[in-house]
Amino acid sequence: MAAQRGQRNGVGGDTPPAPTAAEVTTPIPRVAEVPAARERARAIPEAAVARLAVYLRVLSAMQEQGAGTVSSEELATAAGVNSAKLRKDLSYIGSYGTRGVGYEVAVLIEEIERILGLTRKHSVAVVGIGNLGHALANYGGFPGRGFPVSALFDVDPDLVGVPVGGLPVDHIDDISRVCAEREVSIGVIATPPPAAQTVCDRLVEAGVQCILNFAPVVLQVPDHVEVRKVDLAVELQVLSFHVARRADDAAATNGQQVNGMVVS
Amino acid sequence: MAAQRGQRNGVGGDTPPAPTAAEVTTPIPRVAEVPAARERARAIPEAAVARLAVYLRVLSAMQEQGAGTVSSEELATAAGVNSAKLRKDLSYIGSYGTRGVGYEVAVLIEEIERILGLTRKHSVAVVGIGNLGHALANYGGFPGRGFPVSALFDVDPDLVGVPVGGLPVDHIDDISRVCAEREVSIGVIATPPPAAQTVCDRLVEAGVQCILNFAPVVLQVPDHVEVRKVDLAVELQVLSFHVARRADDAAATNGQQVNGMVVS
DNA sequence: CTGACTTTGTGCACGCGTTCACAAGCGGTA
DNA sequence: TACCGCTTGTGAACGCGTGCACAAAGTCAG
Repeated sequence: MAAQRGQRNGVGGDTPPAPTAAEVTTPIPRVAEVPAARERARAIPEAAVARLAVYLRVLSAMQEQGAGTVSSEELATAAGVNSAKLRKDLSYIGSYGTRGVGYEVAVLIEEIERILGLTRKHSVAVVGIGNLGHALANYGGFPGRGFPVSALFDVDPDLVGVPVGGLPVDHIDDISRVCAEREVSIGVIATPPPAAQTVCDRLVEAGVQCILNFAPVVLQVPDHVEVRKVDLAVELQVLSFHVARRADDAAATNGQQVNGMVVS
Repeated sequence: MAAQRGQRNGVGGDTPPAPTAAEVTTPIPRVAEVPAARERARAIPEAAVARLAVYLRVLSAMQEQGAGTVSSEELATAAGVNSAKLRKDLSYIGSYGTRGVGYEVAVLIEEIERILGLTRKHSVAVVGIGNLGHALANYGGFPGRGFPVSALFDVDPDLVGVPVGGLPVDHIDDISRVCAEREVSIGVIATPPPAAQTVCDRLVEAGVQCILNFAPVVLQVPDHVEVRKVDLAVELQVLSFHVARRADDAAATNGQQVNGMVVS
């Protein structure tokens, strides 16, 4: 039963274990030192972390346009959330706004980057240089920079040594050595489904603790490894569900009387 | 059963005083037959829908291996969730299990496919034939079949007419006509960020009601359009957050702070 | 037919995340 | 300095999803 240690997905992920030890709600001014920041970081809901990344992108765009400050309302609209949620999210990382004015763009960018750990570079390894692997390797420094692709792997001997996106492919058997040498901290699995679990195990063995999985497979990993999943099939099927639901609604509204629709 | 209670009649939230198990049939009989399925479908939480897609994949694999029935425990383990959640999820679509035995694989597959709307084919259009667009077009029938890629679009005139994955690229100006002709129901945006909103608007104008967005942009769409987002940058940054958190933890437990923040 | 065993289906409670609403705080103005 | 309007930060309530635990319901052996 301890076998399952679910993956987190952007949308339907499992609820994290939630240590519950952090009681951040104390109005008492903390005299504590650094742990405050760490405790605070731990307490940020996963969903909020994902949104912080979005805020960061919006803020960067605003900064390029020369904006000095933003109100929560502006930023929220640009990020597609409501302002209350935005302020709550920002409150998780601290109080960097000025009441009556708003937030200083530069400050906010800096703080979010700090919390997200973007001050450090995170080397990425892509495993499986097929269609998707190619696309990922060619992304060039990966989106948003700070995530240099520094290793590519495949099983195909014909592919080994061939440069893809300016980086030569290594054989998967060298994964452990290469990952250690180049200090890879994030592994991206873009292999066919059957190979995914094996690749995952090898990555873990190589010391990689964060994995982004594109293969439509439920990966089994130790507790200390973080997995996020991007599953095209699931995304499409969820959309399909909505198409179907919508079609049903339309059929019902057009043809027959609908249950809850009409307030008679 | 309980699923029917989720009717959205004006004032929501008031849970009826829990009728005894005997009288759960026919809550408010107005149009007895079809609405049940539709109402039930509407009541399924989004997270559960995503998981149903995962169950479906696992079930298909099991069927190929000749399995006739599964228990909730087996299926749950294979899908990476706990059995209670799995049964709850399945209960949203009806009661297709046999107590003391389990679920018939074939039946479950059929029912999930029905709920997800996979009995119909959903034509997919991919807009933006860059690295990612290529990869998507070459996926070949798209993952899990039932989602044929039937249109490709790009702005680049040099690309128009060139076959990618066996399908010639159309110019984006023809999007409305082509989408209508080929009855596209799902649009996939794989363009650079600046083009995404425009492309989105055109897709919506062309009658596409479901969009899968790979561009790191918050799309503005009318209420009746469903958008799902796949954001690599966000995924990586969330992983980065966990790396950082983990590093902080390690540093703290070891002894001293490594991070260059304000330490007192 | 009866009784023991297995597995489903679900009522219920708990906890997390979202939303609301307002006090606190800051800048501008007279 | 005192006041006013604006925006942040957050306590508290709400709602939803998750997990638990058990009754209902079926199978199988004798």
